[in-house]
Amino acid sequence: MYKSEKEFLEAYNPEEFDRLSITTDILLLSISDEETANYRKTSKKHMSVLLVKRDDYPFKGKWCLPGGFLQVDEELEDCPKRILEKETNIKDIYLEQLYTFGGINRDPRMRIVSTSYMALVDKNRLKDKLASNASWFNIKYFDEDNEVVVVLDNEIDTLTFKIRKTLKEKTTDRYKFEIIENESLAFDHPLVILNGIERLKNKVNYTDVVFNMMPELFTLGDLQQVYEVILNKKLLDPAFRRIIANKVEKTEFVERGAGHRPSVLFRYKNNQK
Amino acid sequence: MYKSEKEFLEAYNPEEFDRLSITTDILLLSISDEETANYRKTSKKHMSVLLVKRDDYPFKGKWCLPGGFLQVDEELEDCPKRILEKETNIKDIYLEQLYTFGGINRDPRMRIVSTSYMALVDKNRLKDKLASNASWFNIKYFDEDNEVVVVLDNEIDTLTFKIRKTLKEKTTDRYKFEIIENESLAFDHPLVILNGIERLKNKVNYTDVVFNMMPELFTLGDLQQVYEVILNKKLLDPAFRRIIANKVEKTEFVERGAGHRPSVLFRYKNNQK
DNA sequence: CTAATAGTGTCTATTAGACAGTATGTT
DNA sequence: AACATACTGTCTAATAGACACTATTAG
Repeated sequence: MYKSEKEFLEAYNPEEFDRLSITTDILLLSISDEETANYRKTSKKHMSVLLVKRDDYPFKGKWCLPGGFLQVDEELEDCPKRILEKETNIKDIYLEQLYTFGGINRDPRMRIVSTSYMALVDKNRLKDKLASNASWFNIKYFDEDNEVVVVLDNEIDTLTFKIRKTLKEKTTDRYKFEIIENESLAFDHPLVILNGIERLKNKVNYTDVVFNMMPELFTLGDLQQVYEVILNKKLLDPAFRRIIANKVEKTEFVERGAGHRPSVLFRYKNNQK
Repeated sequence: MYKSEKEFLEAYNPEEFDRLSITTDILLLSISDEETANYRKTSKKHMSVLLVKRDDYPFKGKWCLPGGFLQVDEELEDCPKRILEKETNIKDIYLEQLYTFGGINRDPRMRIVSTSYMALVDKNRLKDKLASNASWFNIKYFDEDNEVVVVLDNEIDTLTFKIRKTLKEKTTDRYKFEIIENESLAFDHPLVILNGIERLKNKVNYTDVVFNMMPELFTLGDLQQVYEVILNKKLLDPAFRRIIANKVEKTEFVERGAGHRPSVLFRYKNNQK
């Protein structure tokens, strides 16, 4: 039909295809500290997620993950980077592709396929830099056999959603997730959140991702708590210290003034063998 | 501006956005047996991938992964399913989303974002069912520090490509892959192949995915070889048998006629504790 | 002194690695 | 008998889990 690739391309007309768009959604996760009454007790930690309030239709007034349309002249991964920078005003945030959602009616406007990304950050880096429509929500989740309930709250709003999980097939532990209750989160973002939490939970076991959520200097107690929050279980001190021993290095600094034995500050070790 | 979501949606015009399309590419992997001269020796196994020859521009005449455009009224995951069924004429193939590629110039026709999927199958299920433009290629890969060379061959054609890998950041072992040599494979498909191999290599360690590539009944020797091919290293017999012991169950059948002690046939055990 | 966390020593249990041996078919 | 793979026993090394103990601060 065509004599050459050049000829073919000149005759090629994208207008012949149906319209569809691509967006990216960003699940920015961090760790929050909850102040406790007793100054001697260590503060309780939570995972937290950054949400933005929609000031446009659709889902006007609801909360959702930061996201936006991919531009034609923009690399896919530059899209979440651009949005993340807009919301947080900092660069160099850990970013990793999560999953691409492509349900037919996920967006009421038109057919939209969305690639979600997970980003991790130390919240303290963002002090006073957040966009005005953005807010951190603490995450609490209750993972039963075939249902997960997630509660997000930012001390003003509380958002709850419930998701049913059914095993897809028997050889892996991949689940099909369905939103069965969701009043307050826009789009299919509950799925993105769950997906990201699962990913992070797995990843902490065989990588050093956690350190993307830590400040430059930290105590091993803090670090352990972060692992515990992500893994959703208590760890034994000696075991934990053995495991992270060659990921971190001692500094000359200590953290004092907490009503108990001061804690040595560590930093992430770059060239571990 | 708009009084309601309904009003907003009625005024919404998708035509205002630039055109872009979505495709899915499928990396169908399987295991091939290579006949050996000596009838007593067990046949050598390889990973193999299904490629199709392009009979249209662009990349006319080159080999590529099976793939195609997402239709507007089609769930994202139904797209690879549809294509897979077209090429193999069977359903129920293990399918898992791999990664979404969105480089600006990955396709000469227009801006195309592609979500890749990995599929696994026992090749014997496809005997005489393959589409005429499809062919299995054996995979051999050589993984150096910062370069991977992959050689694909189907006994007629041999396709070679080389990829440079550079660590993205220090906390995980995620790499940025760049194609630095590729004569014969269309699009950025070398990246999809590498991505899939990596994924599979990781996944065999903590799931039972391998069994998607096995026939109903198999010997432990065969199973071990499949693990070895995927992991690209020899395993010790007793250790291997310990690990898979509660994933499989003995059957009453044996495989005989191979010039040595017959081997018991096992099957994948469904309800392992 | 007390409450609270920091940090370590050590014993045990489980899992992974290595090697050598025995078993049993086909030609 | 010889070859080739099937399959098992057992010793050792490494890793993970559990518990109990000592250390050190602010108030």
